[in-house]
Amino acid sequence: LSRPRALGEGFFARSVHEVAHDLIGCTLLFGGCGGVIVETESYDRDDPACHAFGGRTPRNEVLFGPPGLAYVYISYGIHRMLNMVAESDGHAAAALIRAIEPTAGVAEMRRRRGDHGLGGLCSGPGKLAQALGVGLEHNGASLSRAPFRVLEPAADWRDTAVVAGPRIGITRATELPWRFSAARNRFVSRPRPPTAAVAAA
DNA sequence: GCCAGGATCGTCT
DNA sequence: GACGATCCTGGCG
Repeated sequence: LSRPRALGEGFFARSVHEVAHDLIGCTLLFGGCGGVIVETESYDRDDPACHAFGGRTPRNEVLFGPPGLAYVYISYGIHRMLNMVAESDGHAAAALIRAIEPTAGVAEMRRRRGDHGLGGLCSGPGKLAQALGVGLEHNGASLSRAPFRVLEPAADWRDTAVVAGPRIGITRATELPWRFSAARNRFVSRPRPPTAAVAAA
């Protein structure tokens, strides 16, 4: 039996859509907290909804850097969003982590988020960043160094079915099916519409 | 259960 | 000065 291994830079150095798809079932750890990634979205440089679409700025420069870094930014002045930079160095793209199934450090995450059951603890990008304790200070940090760890899927998540559908909370390019979620469909932010089944992770 | 509205602030025009 | 890759609450059935 082999313990799940950490994803290397090679995992992230390819199509951001493949990366976002294949992240489903992987384990994200941040310090002692984390869980299984069950929902992601991909944002590519030629995509009007991508922060890099309008060109390079101080905020989005991490997107243009090497793959395997964390891109963190503030949404609506309140919520922190955790992304994983993909594609080659210089090609701006990232996968937004939208939800995880909590498995590690649940008590600590619950303390950060207040009185919540497992279901609402990490079921949304803002929620999961708050639960993990991810902040702007982690923008540009390597996902393969502490406090981050990203592990390949454990046995019960290997080859799990993935569904794709339209992305959420954006106003442009809303028709593109670049939201991925686990077909088993627990702990995701929107249990609803996944429209199309795609190949297994 | 569904939907409307408010909170709150960094970033770019 | 406007606008979000969101979340929570409260009102209404």
